[in-house]
Amino acid sequence: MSRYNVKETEARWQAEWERRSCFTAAEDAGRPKYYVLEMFPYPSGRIHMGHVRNYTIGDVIARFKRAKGFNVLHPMGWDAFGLPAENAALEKKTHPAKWTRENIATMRGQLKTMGLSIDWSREVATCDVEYYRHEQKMFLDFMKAGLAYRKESWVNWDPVDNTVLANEQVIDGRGWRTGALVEKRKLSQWFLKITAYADELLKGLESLDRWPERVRLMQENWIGKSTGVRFRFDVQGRDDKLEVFTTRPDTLFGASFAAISANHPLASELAANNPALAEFIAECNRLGTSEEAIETAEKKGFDTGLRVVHPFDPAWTLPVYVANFVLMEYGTGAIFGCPAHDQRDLDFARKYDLPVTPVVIPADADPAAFAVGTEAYTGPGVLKNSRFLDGLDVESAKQEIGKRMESAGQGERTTQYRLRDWGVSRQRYWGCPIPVIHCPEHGIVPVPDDQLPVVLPEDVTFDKPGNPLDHHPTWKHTACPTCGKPALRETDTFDTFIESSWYFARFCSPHTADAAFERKAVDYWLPVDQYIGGIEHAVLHLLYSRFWTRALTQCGYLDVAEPFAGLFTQGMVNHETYKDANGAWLSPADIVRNDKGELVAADGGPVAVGRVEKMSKSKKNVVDPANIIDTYGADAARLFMLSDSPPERDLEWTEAGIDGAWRYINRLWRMITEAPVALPAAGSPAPAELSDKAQGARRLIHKTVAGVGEDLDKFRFNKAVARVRELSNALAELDGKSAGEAWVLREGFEALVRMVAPMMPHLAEELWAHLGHATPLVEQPWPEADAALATDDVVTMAVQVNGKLRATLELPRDVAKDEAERRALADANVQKALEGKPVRKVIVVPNRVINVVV
RNA sequence: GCCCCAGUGGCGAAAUGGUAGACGCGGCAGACUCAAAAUCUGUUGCCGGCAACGGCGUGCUGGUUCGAGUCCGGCCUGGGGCACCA
Repeated sequence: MSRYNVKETEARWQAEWERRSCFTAAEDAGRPKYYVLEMFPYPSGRIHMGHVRNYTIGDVIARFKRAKGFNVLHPMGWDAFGLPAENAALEKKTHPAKWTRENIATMRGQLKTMGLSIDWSREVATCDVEYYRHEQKMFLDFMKAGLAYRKESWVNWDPVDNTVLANEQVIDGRGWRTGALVEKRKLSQWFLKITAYADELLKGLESLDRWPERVRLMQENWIGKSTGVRFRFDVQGRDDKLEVFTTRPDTLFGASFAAISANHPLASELAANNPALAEFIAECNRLGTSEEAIETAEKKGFDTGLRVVHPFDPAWTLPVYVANFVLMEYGTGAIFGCPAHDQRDLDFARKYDLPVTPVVIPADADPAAFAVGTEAYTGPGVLKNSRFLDGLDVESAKQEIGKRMESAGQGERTTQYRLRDWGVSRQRYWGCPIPVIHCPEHGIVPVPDDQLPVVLPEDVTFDKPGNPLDHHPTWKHTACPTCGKPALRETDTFDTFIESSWYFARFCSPHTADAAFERKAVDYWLPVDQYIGGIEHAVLHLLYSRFWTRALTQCGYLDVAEPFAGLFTQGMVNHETYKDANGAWLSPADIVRNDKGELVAADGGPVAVGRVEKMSKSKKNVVDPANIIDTYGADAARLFMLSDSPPERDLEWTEAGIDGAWRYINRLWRMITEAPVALPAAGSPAPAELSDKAQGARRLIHKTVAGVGEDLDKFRFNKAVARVRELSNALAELDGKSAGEAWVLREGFEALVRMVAPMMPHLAEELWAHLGHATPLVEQPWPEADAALATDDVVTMAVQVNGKLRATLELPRDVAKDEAERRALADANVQKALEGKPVRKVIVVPNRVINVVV
């Protein structure tokens, strides 16, 4: 029995593809283009199973589309700026640039062993000045277009390290390194006006018909368009007013309090003379800036003692609280609370003993008896206890009160978005410098074109906390471009979401020096036809890219409506978790099976098997793809990634699964290289006569070709693999002793090999060569199914009595309904189930089912 | 807390509103072998039955329908996101 030599074979074909430049893409007006892109990796050190899954899926699509005649662009690059590089600098004393570039080199090598059909000549790394210089120019153009502006906003501040913290660096309100209670600080920062495109980004979702519905829904909710009323309360004893926004103006007569954000100007003003309030605000600020922390915290309020006057009753006043759940970023940073019809307001009212007056009565409730207990009523109904609104439904009441406020000049009906402008300033080193200069005289001055790019200096130190750019002895000192006097560079860098907001365009002409990309290249390649990545990017990255594309269009860089015409979001790769006797996490590599078949630690100690969870360093449940590829080869790893689980769902990595993939590879190898008979030459004509068995196998070949093509189009890789296995099982039944069977074996083997090529490209090439072909499979077109052979002329129909299966019948395809009905009623089992009862109705679904209703 | 998604045999899963469990893993039985591994063959949702066959069965619960894993309502559990992780 010959053995398939994976290592030698995979390396040889990878070299051959490279030698032939099989995957180098060029614009070609004569062929339809297809741009396949997987989300580019952050160079964290080594590739992980998530990458293997992502790039396997993308490569299957790229190879499949190439075989279907498309001019495919399939590039790869590195999302190379970011926080981990700076953490590595602190922990391992390596420079972020060195760390990043070494990681890129390692990961590039690892990716190449996967045998991906990537055009490596287009590789980019976003930390290279040749890349990020272009986004400096884009930013300056956005400034000119009014899409970039500065405003004060909050950051997490670690008072011990004197450093700005990312949300993930705040753990339970404390800095991750120092353990100090985090404070919020206000800094002047750059923002991009994504809200200017809120409506367009919302409308554009409708055109994205090849995006998952759930991603469009999440984006829609994120943008959060809502209509409501913005109005002003008079504040008792003061001249100023308190402006609030509400989506439920109809419930205004059920109001029992007003609440403002801890960061509302009024709160700050009152706190100046109220130490208790100041302490409450400080407590709110210790929650950090993340919405999650704020929303999950216990709802608390502080009565300011101020009262606001009800807009429709000068005698009616409401207390004003500072509340920890009111966000300054949304609406006006102030609300009114109607406890009966909002759960959060109700919880708050119960806690502070505020009145709860129902003003909307559900249609089926008794108006006199309707009361609200612990659950707010948020459904439709009729207004009550609401003076001029009484008797109106919720919608009419909203309109009526809006109109009255507008005519009284107290407020106006408006549209509000949840979406906030995109803050892009980061007080960090490892990022693209923001190209502006601060002049004492001229304020903010953009760096002039001829002084671009602003290069990130590499001679920095990490011995002090804070941003090394700020500590650099000379870098920030420069001359004002306007007056030439000493001025300071901005030391903040860009959010790394900026790099990933346009890399797909850079890939179209990655080596253009004087521009971000060539117009004719982006006009040809964009939009990306199929984008593939994790669901975790459903909102931020994808929304920012959609915005950036529009901003680039506005500034004349390109003309594309949407960057990603098709999107596929794959699931995570999970693994069992293990703990030793002391409760410490154990890596799968440290686990063995003892002679009793139990899982034990390498030292023989007991192992507790935990839940299946996302592979993560912290839980040590990681399997290194490099080891897998080294042992089983890239094809086995790829096959396993595609086999069992549908790609959008989470996949559990198991030893048994990779073994199964490995076994199948060897099975295919043996089946074809040790075929039972000499096969007829490739391309010989079909014999005139085929045995029933051979003809049946032939039908299955064509059915499989048709099915696999459809499955790959629809990302049903697991089904495609199942079909391919089914066909190989059937072909294994043929002994090839008759001329007909031998011919069908040749047809079947060739079809099999061509169909598995996108999934297991190395094995497929090797077998294709073995079948006697001189030109590589990568240059072959996708096989075509004979439609006549791919459809059966006999179908199995189910016969039900009252919806219960009682028999199945073999009937000619598309048999007449009355004939099907006659045959069904003639069946003995059906007659038995009818028990002599009269037939009321017979439903015949062609080629599927016959349901007899009694 | 809010938004989104998922839940089917021992396990991964399949199933345009129409035969639930294709394909694979594991198990069991057998072939080959001195033996084992590898490989091959058969079998395998659960309960009852020698069998034919019957009953039950898609997280829980209620509904729509001739017919529901699939559609609708309410729950439970797990996962993703929440604007400075990427």
